[in-house]
Amino acid sequence: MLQPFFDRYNSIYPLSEELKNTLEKELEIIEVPKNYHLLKDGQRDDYVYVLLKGLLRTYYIKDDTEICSRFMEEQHICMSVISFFSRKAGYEYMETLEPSILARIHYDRLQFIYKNFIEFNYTARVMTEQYFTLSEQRTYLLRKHTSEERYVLFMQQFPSFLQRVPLTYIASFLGMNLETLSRIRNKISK
Amino acid sequence: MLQPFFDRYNSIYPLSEELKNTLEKELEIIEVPKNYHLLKDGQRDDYVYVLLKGLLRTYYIKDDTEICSRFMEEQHICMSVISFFSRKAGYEYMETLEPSILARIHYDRLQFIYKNFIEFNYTARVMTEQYFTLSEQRTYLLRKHTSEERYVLFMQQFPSFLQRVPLTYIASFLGMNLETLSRIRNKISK
DNA sequence: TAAAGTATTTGACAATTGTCAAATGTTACG
DNA sequence: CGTAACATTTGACAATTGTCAAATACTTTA
Repeated sequence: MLQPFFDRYNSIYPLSEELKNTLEKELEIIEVPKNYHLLKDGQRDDYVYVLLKGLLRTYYIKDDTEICSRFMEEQHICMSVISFFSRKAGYEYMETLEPSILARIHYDRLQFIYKNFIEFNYTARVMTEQYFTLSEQRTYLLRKHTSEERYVLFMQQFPSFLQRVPLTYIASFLGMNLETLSRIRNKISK
Repeated sequence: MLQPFFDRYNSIYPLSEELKNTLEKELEIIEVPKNYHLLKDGQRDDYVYVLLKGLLRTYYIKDDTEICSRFMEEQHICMSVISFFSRKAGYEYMETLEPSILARIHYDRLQFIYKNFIEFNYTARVMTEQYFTLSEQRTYLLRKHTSEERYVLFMQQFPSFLQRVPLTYIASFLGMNLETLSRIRNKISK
């Protein structure tokens, strides 16, 4: 089940047998239903997840309204970035949008591996760079584009989410409300 | 001149003499005037910089208008994230807003160090995590907040830029136009 | 220090997007 | 198969922000 993840890992920096065994031992597989909360507002995120099957979103609440900040699909590494890296309670929720299977590792165990398998940092650095790049692409979407442009960019950059994620969530991700998105879709389809 | 940077570095993971010497040898110090472009639209960013003195911004052009995406001050590591990490030409400009002194290293030399000083990846991983966190905080600003809220958050999160950066740039960073920002400042000061 | 250049503020009006209410469409399940 | 629950669309109107033009304030330099 973890093999695709190890393959990706190995393509960045050779993964030794010993490290692979350690990761297999430390990664805990959990299976959760749809709409299950892996993290809530005010909690510190102590785990990083590999999403093996399913779909996740992160969101936060502003004026009693949910604002989606990210969608994550299979083979992706998932966490609440600010909370996990800064070791503080955050404002983000992390929730499954489909029944999901995840591998997770606790922050402390991860640090143990970083210290004892120094080459593990090479791969982690590269992966962090990749997710940082993705994050900047999401942010670019939000800046100074019209509602319609944001939706078009979203379709281009993240076509797979369009099929799996309800419109309300996409609308809040794109910084507009559901009705506006609906009108834009209507306009574009003509 | 590089000592504060090395100190910061050393506090994350011990910096060996050999690595320190290598970094000192590889880092090239450049001194540039105000409004100097380190990177332009359509170019690939081949350097990562440490800003020793001065002030930078990154921006891009949308419909003939400049949109600031980031401000960077002393001791910070500066690059065009998407271009530098993905090795592709990007859309971003990187420009000094004050006369500046920077240390820079070429992408290829950096990779050389990553491969030959494997512990260098530990520090780089942690630093990438820190900048990723900062980037997510900037993005949080942009999502579903009113113009006034965005400005207040900016004042709280990045007070030092308020003194050094012209309002036009701050306005475009916050996704509003200059006149709107001016009215908000007026309203708040009452 | 005066003049030119740049930065910020103000006003009037237009365009875009949000809000609320209701209608319609779709899905899941007893 | 019908009903409830949920998702999406549509309409009327309000609020926010943008645009353009002009006035004022601040900086730089000859």
